[in-house]
Amino acid sequence: MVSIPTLPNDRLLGQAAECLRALAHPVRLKILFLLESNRWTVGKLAEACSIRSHVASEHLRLMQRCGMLSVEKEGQKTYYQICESQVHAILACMREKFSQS
Amino acid sequence: MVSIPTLPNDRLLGQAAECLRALAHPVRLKILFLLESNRWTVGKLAEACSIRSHVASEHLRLMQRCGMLSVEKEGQKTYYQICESQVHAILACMREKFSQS
DNA sequence: TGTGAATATCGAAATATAACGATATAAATA
DNA sequence: TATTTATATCGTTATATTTCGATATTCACA
Repeated sequence: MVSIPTLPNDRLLGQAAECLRALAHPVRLKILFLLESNRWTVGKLAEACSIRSHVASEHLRLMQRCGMLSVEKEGQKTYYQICESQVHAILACMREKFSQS
Repeated sequence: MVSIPTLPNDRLLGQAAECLRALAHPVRLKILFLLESNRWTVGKLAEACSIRSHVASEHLRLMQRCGMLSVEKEGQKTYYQICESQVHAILACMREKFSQS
């Protein structure tokens, strides 16, 4: 029994590309690296990335809609966190390729 | 000695985002899955992806410029292949998330 | 040398994405 | 209840990406 690597069909390729597009932005990548070990609020992420909070909010919503982030509302604050193991794997991959030297 | 996960600097985040953008397209992903186990020519890839060969050529050039593909010219034909381990890791990741069910 | 096949490149048009200011909502608190 | 704080959404503009036809290049071979 030899395993033949199957090609994902077109619909799945489209979904996979959409997920990768959600990662493929410098600010969104930075947000994900910050979220690697902890949940963060929109405001703190915006501050850490030197962007306005409504821009952070849009980036976060985009990643949430792809299923990679989950949300916890507590009072006025909204905490985002990574909820997909593949995101961690890809961050590790990027760290490996782009480690500061 | 506790290891503190460092954040890649802005220049590296930009480079990482650029690499991910190069993956984040349905046709380019399909090309990469085809290249997973073998090198292919431009024409064969175009045929397998139902696109014109000059379009395939542009997608391939884009990925080559990011350093993920290498080229071997043999006569009239140009063979492309994956030359970066991280590409394989990301394809495995995508396969894991989007396996046909 | 001339012709065809394979690949690459170019500029223009079509499309998608990002960023912005303005505004809305919702919770905390004065 | 009025105000402030945190977050989200909307429509527009700016920018980047993708696709296309046309054309160029490079090699094989008659």
